Amino acid sequence: MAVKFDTVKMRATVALMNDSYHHGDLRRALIDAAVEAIAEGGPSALSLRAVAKRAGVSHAAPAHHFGDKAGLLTAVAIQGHERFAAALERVWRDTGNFLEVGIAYVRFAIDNRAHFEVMFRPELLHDDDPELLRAQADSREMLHRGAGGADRGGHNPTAIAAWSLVHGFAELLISGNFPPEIAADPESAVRAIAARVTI
Amino acid sequence: MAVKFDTVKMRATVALMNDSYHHGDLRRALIDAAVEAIAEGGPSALSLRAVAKRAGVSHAAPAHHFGDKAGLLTAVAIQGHERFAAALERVWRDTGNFLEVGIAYVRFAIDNRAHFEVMFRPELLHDDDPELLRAQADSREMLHRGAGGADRGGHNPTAIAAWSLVHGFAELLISGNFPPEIAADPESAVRAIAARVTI
DNA sequence: CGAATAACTTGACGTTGTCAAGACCGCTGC
DNA sequence: GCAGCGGTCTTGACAACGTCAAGTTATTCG
Repeated sequence: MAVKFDTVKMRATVALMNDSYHHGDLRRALIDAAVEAIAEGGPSALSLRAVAKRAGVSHAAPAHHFGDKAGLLTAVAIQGHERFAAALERVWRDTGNFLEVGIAYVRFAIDNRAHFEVMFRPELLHDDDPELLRAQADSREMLHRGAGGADRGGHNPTAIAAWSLVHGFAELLISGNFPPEIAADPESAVRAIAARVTI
Repeated sequence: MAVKFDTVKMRATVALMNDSYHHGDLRRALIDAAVEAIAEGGPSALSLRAVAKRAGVSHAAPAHHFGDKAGLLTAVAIQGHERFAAALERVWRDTGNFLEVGIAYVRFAIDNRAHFEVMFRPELLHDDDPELLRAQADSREMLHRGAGGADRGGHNPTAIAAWSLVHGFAELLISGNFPPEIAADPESAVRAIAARVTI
């Protein structure tokens, strides 16, 4: 079932209504189930009905919470961007090293593959969702901060180069387009290729 | 299965059997229709029945030629890799310039967006299809040839760096993740960021 | 000319996303 | 302490989808 609760309030509520008609934290449980399903078969293999079954609710419950399939994927993308921004910020604050931020980018794609596979696919999402736009803006700001200072509206060539490099590596890696030697130790591969980029 | 129609004989046959019960060149027509459909809504929005309707045949005709949906997408990916390899090879032979090959990579993604969106998504394809594997190997050989000599099994760091850079740029560009200034003139953006990479 | 074969259609089945309607439950206000 | 209200979830239905089996039509070859 894999239900998660990170607020005290929710924890109390759930404790009371567990196994009742009202699930109490269905929204979160559905997102978790969706992430699991995507991790297994990619976003295109996601089925609302399978997600519902995984969460132990009726087939139409997901649509009630998210409107439609794109709404559920949007929720996953938002969560992804939030965690992504947090992960990059943490590394940037801890190391101040822009190469380490790039490595964190790739590591995030590996460790949160399901989220990553959805975050940059606007055609699967409600790409005008205000919460999504905010989360995207946050994660992008972290990116540019980690990739060389003033962003000038976000088209600083160095930042674009670094973003492209690290994003391309991540995409090619998780889609299985790299030879096994690289897939076996992606981090040192990133370090090797990042050395090719002048700051 | 896997019938090809690029021989003169077939072409003549087609001229004769146009508008008959046997379409004559249905396979090609279905691939074209699929490419159009993907260009409009992405691979996930592709429907075999819509492709059939577009080609003016019955709903089950695509499955007859390609087995299933993944088979049709595999055919598109194969065609994509073939054209891709040809485009890169042409540029490499004409200019001998490895930067120009990178630019051709991005230009291909823009001009053949539907093909590109399918070529690097194994989960949508029959990724063990021998013809696909051959086409992939061809296009990858062209890539490494354009990106710095001996490939040593394909994990030459410089080649991986160049591939990642240019692939990431292409992906972020066609998925609409770049600001409009860059989307407006991608080629000069690529030239700007490629200058950041040491050969 | 007829039989075999390939190309395509027809009809059906289970599954999917989505919608409307209803059932259930905790909460508020009296 | 209870009536009803609003939100949560279920039920049932529908059209569209991928896939399969069987049938129909054209072509090729003996």
